[in-house]
Amino acid sequence: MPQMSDAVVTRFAPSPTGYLHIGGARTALFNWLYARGRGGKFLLRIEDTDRARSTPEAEKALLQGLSWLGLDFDDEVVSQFARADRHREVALQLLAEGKAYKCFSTQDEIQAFRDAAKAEGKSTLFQSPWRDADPATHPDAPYAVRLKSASEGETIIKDEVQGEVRIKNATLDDMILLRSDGSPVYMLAVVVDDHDMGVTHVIRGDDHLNNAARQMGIYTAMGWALPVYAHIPLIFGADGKKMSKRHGATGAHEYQHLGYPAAGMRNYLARLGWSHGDDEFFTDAQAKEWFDLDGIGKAPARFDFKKLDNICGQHIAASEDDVLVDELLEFMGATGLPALSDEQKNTVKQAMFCLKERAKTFPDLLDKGQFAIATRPIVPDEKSAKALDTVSRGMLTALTPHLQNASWVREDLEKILGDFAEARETKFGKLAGPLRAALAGRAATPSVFDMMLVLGREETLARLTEAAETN
RNA sequence: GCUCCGUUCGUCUAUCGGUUAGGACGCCAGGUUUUCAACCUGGAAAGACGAGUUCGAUUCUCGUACGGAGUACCA
Repeated sequence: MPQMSDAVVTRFAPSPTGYLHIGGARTALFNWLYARGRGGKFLLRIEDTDRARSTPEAEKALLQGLSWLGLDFDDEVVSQFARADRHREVALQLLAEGKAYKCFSTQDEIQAFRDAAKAEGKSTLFQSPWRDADPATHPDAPYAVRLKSASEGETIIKDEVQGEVRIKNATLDDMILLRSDGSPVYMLAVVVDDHDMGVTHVIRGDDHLNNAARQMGIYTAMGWALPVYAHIPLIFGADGKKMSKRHGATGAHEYQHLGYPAAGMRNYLARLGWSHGDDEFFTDAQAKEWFDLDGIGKAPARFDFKKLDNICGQHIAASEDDVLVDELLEFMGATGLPALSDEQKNTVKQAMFCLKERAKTFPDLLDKGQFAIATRPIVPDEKSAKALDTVSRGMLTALTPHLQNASWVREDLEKILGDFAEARETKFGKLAGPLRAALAGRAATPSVFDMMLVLGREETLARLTEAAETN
């Protein structure tokens, strides 16, 4: 009997400093899948406390990226910056309870200490002399508020992905909660926000694994229940190095512009570093049902465009025609391609059955379906123009009457063209080239019969006649 | 430097002490064919290295190598 307290709450908490990175998109996806598969909530928090680097444009890009990927979140977007007073309040409470203290060491002093320690090859861990100082000795100067964390024993992070990670408390410093200007620090903000938002599962990149030990100190000082942690490995480029521009697309929006279907992206990204037995291709419903933290691998995975292509191709092939047309139009709008006329849309939809089996992306779909979008006159490209020599044009002229009264079904068309070829003592293959050139202006197209069926008798004959007449 | 994490075919992964180490992408060969695809059949391809525990290690422990993260009054 699930209770209110059992409800899963996950969150995605990006900084608005750029576009939605593909790695971040995967982190968001994992959180989304985990919550959605358990009837929980998936929240979005914008970590905009760094005013210098945060921009409204970046926040918008983040939202757009998530929206494209279909990762819908619950409740309002939370701005971390807007909650600074609450963060401060917690720090002050800790200070009042003696779980934090005022540190008057200046940044210069600390830096000097660290430099010296480094030069001597000793630990650069700063231990504030003010930790146990008598308040009577406090100077009248700016101070930072530091958490009085345990200096002995060890902190054990029970991580769903990494297992039990033990970190000696002696290697952790007394982290700063409030800067000397009174502003709360990120580490504090994260903990307070996660707690206040009721986050039960923190699924994030493993670059935060070490931070978890520090953050746990705040939870315990406040007497708050710890969330379940799952630190997932980052994704790398094909060469095993951190994803960067030279690996190709790093932003989620770039994949949209490359024409990958969102469902395929979700499938590929979910499968990257996570597995459910041998399942490779799955629907959102299956992913939500299957996704679990213990299926996440510990090693960073490399991004593989070939496999992305393959998975996306399967998703396109498995999609309904009208859904595909809608997505295709959306893609064209997003990339600034000219809009299609209603007639073109309709023809593309009619053609979808023979296009979707062979396309991996929307541009691919558009390319393969070019014959359905093209309008007369069909201008053959260089390659197909060669198939329209005098002899071929003569052939097309001779063929046209045979199609005039044909019943427009595949079986009959096959027979007519087959017989026609036979009568001319040639093979259908010889006929296919010119037909392709006439119908599509291309050398590589879907099946000649499929094109004829999609185009219909009138349009087919018009294109054939035109091609036969052209010089 | 110190702390922490990781390492199975080229890539993503399965395996939860005993397997001919399985699947998928990619690749190669063959088939189908009307071009390009798609599709079908088959094939090559892996436990980083070294110790230890054990009747038996890919699996458990330790070390080495390599890779990564953290070590801020950044987020």
